[in-house]
Amino acid sequence: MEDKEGGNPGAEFTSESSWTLSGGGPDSVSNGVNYFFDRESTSILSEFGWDLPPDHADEFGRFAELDRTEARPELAGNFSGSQSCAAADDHVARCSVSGTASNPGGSADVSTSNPSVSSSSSEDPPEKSTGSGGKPPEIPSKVRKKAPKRIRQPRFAFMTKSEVDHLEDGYRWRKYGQKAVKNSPFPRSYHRCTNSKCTVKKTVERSSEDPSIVITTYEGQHCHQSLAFPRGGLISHEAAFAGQFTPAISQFYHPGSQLHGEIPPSITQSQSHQAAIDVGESRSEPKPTLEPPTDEGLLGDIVPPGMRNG
DNA sequence: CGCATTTGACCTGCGC
DNA sequence: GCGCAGGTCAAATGCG
Repeated sequence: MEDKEGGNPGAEFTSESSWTLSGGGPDSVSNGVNYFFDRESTSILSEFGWDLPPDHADEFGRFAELDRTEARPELAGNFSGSQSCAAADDHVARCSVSGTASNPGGSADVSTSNPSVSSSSSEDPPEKSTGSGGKPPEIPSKVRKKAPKRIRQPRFAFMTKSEVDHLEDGYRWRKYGQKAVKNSPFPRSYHRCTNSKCTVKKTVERSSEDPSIVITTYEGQHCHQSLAFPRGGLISHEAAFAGQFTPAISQFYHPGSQLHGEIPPSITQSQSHQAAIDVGESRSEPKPTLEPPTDEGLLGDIVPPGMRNG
């Protein structure tokens, strides 16, 4: 109802399995994710032409990126040993989360370095279906329908400094569960996009290390448009990352090496703010090479033209 | 009345 | 094989 169908059919993920990250610290998000966020809050969004509500601007003033170390060894080394939400330097704090790689063997990822390979994962049978998806239930009382095998889609996490748990991202979500998280006083809530055709899910939880940080993890890609666009001031850039621009993120950071090195100066130093995290890599990454960001910079990669100011 | 949230039960994968 | 933790389902409940 609220959504318009046919958002961006062009890019879609199918079955990406896993997040493989080694070196993460223990924290809320599982599956291996590394978060990096700039502690200086500026308006990267406005820089990109996003009109963010004043009150949200601060909330989203952190930028983070997460990647799979597996795909980027150089980063892995850089991340290893990091604890969740620990300040790494003047500007950047980092959080790493250890995770369970769905592919113990190792390489489910592919990403930056080998785009072509990544696609393979889509065809592979979903390795691990967390949740419900396996054998037929013989539940006496509650009748549970068993979904086929759940396909793990790419996930992206955002770390946002905010007092409110549920940040407006332009989409409508229905909460379908909540669970206490081990080693964390804060519960994790599970949400699903209200659009019946959309399979995007997201989990929201607070960092046990820093309660002021909300970790939002998106899984999947919206098959429709958000309720509002950034320039309208209603949506947060989160929406943009929420499954729509994922592949671009890693690409953007791609050059490999240290995170800092990858972030354009304009962003790295004082403008990066939000926390975007690419977790699952997207096999859909079309470009084998990373061209230096154009003047559009990050926005050009992650924000579709239609979502920009212009 | 319809939809969203709450909440306990259930399922699955993983580690020991 | 067992227990734990994460993730999901669905009935119950609340709210507009």
